[in-house]
Amino acid sequence: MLPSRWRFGWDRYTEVDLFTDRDESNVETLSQAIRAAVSEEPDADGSVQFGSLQGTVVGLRYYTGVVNRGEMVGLVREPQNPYDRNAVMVANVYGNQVGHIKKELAAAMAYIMDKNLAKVEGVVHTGTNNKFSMPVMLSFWGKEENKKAVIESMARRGYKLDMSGKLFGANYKSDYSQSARALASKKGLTTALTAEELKNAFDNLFEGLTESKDGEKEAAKSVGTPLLPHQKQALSWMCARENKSGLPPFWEKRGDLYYNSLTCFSAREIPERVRGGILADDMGLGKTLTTIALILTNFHKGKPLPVEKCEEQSSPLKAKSKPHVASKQEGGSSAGLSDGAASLMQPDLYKLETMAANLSDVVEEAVNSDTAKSKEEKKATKRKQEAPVLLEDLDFAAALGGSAPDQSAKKKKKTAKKAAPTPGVGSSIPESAEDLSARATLIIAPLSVLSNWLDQLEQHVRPDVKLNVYLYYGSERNRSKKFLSSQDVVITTYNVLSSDFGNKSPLHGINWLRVVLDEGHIIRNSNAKMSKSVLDLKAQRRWILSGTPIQNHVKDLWMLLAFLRLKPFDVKDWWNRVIQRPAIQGDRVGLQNLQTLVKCITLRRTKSSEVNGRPLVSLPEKTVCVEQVELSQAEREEYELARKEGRSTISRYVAEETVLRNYADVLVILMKLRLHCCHSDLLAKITSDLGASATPAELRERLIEKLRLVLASGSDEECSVCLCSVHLPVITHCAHVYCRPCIAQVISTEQERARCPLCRTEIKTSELVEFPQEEEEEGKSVNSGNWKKSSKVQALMGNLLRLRCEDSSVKCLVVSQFTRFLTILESPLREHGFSFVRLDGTMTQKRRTQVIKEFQSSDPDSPTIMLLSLKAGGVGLNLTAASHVYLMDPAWNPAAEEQCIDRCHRLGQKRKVVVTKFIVKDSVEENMVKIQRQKQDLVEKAFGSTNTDRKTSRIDEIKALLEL
DNA sequence: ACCGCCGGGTGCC
DNA sequence: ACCGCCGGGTGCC
Repeated sequence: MLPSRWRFGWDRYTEVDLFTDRDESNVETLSQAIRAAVSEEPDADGSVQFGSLQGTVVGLRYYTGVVNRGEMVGLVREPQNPYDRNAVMVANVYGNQVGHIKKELAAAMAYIMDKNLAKVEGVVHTGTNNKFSMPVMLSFWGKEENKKAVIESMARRGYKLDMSGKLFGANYKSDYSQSARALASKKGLTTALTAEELKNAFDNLFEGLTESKDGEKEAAKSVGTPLLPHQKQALSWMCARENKSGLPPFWEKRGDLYYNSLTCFSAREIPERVRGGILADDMGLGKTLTTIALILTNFHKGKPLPVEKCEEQSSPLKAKSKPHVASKQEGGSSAGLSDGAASLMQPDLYKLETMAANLSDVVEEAVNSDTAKSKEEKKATKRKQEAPVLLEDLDFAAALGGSAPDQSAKKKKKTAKKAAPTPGVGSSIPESAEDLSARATLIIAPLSVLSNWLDQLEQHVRPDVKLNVYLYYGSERNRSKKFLSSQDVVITTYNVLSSDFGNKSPLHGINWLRVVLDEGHIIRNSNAKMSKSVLDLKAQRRWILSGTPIQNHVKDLWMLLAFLRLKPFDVKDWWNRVIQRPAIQGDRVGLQNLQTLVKCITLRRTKSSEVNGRPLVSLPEKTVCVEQVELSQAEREEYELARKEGRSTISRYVAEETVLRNYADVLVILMKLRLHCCHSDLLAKITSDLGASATPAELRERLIEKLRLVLASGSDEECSVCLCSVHLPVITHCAHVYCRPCIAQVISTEQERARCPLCRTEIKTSELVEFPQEEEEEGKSVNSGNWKKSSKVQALMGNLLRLRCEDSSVKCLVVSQFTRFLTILESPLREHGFSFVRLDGTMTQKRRTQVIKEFQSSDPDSPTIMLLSLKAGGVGLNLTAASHVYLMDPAWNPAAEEQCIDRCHRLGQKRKVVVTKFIVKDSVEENMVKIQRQKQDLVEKAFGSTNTDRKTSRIDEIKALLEL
């Protein structure tokens, strides 16, 4: 059940060792192990509570993990436990073991947990009156279908699940705290949010994060480009996030202790701060420049990065020497003993915490004089061996102004480890004790923006400054750790990083000063290798740059928090329990918490944000106009024919209630109509898509490839219908090649019962695949002149010609979702002597860069038109040379259009931007536009909903589109 | 003395 | 654990 890497020694001393720091070993922290154990579980979204049960945690005196009243605890199966293979371990939020579930109950739980019938969550809310055991409220969560089995299984062993107070069950907590108010709402004392409010809450999650109390910061001299005010603010904020040691969200200081108001966990040491965050500014506001400025401005101790040719003081670059502070005394227990505190719970929290602190002192002594002394001594000895290194670091930290060094050395050491359980080998330098030898910043970016980083570095770093930048890409890349870690900046892609991962990756062996994830939302799937490889990087500071931090679901946020190591939410269980589930269920306080969390670590401004009453950036005006296109009579006839056909098909699906099953078909019908609006040539080719309902695109690709192979094989393939060499080849889904007219004949004679002449598989006209347009046209377009007009093409050409007369220097983006439409457009453009380039998803990175450079050039002979596929290149492209945008066809997702427009309507744009949307009158396109706004809403409503829900809402949409 | 009773040692899983 | 349990010491009251 548990992953094989769950490997501690079960000797109790070794176990303790887990939490002390075996510096160079492979031992993982418990919280990592927990993370690993839960990572494969389904999301908590769909689970319901089965009931709750009071249980007992025993063996408290053997472990150092402390629990406050009201604190959540984690329950982890321990099948390898030599004393009892049913063992269930109890751990606090930091992953420190607190004890075990009493064996009889553990036996009952083990069955359920191992079978994955339920997840069990614990809250310690009543305190204890002894040092050996304490009660814990357990709540069982799982899929509805397992509920009965769980309840019965527990009942068989004499445990009855309590169903009262089900909604949030064991999540409830003590009074007095902030979380108590959360509790109140969970108990229904405040209302849950309506769906509408919930939607708005998510919408606004990343809004209103603009206020930056950090003022502005000037960039280091080595930054050649003067920063705009909002960029200085961002820089100031980023520096502060990297340098300031404020408390992370939900932590507060209470007396001598640091207390997490959500999980009720408390620690004596200041919780590890997150050095970094999310810069979620809109695209075009200069996230790249700001990041470059950060790299150059904020090296160790807030000093600028020492660079060659800069006459500034040389920062203690490689200075490994650390102040040596005498070691503190050994021994003493680290048991904070808040179980004692809990039994004394009083309304006066401050007093309480003070008492707890004093109590624990007393107990430390008591423990030392305990009969278990010999064991204590063993532990102490064991620790002593490893102590010096860590103590040095810790006291060093204290010397730097960290936490007050008033605890016992042992305690400090352990907590240091807890506070910084950086995964992997040798990564356990407490982050509070800055490792001044780290120099390099690692930037990970999608391939499409790599060149952008290089350009911008070149552009913004002063020419007389030598910044060592290394592009870790390509087969010849230098894999020397020594070399890489001595760079100032190393740039690589997510793909390179993940393909290196697990394969002696040099990038994972380096202590980075900083890791920056560009377009960080890319790593939202936590199961992806890419994400895992990113999580395993060792760094002092971590940043996520993203224009769109949440794209579809709140759960996407988890990965970002895990990357930033925002404790305790880097363990998915805690995230689910404390944030995600309450938020999704519309719990008001849960949402507030989520918002607070996001607010603490995110800076986001939009183009329309204002700072001190002035707009953040002043971009040239943008006008969007819709140009209606009338279809010619012939086009209209074809369109109406297709629409009628589509309508009847979809009506049938609706009547049969099989729309969902035939969803792919439905989309194809709509696609056909949309293509009709553009150019009828697109359509003849798409018919082959209809009916390939499984994975049409894939299947099609495969068949096309097959067809190509058959024809290219040279053997003059003959059609088994006419027995002549194939003319107008098509391939069936069963992968046999015929002449289109021949097989069409077969199908039309046999009608519904048509079968492949070769293999007797059922075939349909709609399933015949032929070469896509481009391939056939390759030869054709050379001596073209015979391209067919379409109303939309003519509308575009009219615009382009008029524009060229008015001002021949204006450059345009011509955007379509259909690359084959772009191909069709090439002919008239060529015919009218336009110089154009093309950018679509099929092009190599190298070619793209080249094309963009060509287009952006101010050379009078440079191309004036770019044919752009809507999805090409993703975000980050800079096409500011263009000031006119022609959107040839409406997109399902209006945001995609916006993004595309933003490629030219962004920083650096000098002209007014004019956007023209071509919409065919009385067509599916018009309805699409009508629906676009609603559609946006639907997507957002689908935040917490299932895929089916989303599709269901789209069915309504589809009906509307076809006016059903 | 093959019991009861007393009191020290001991204690998670 | 101011418990329960175990096992050794002990043995009228």
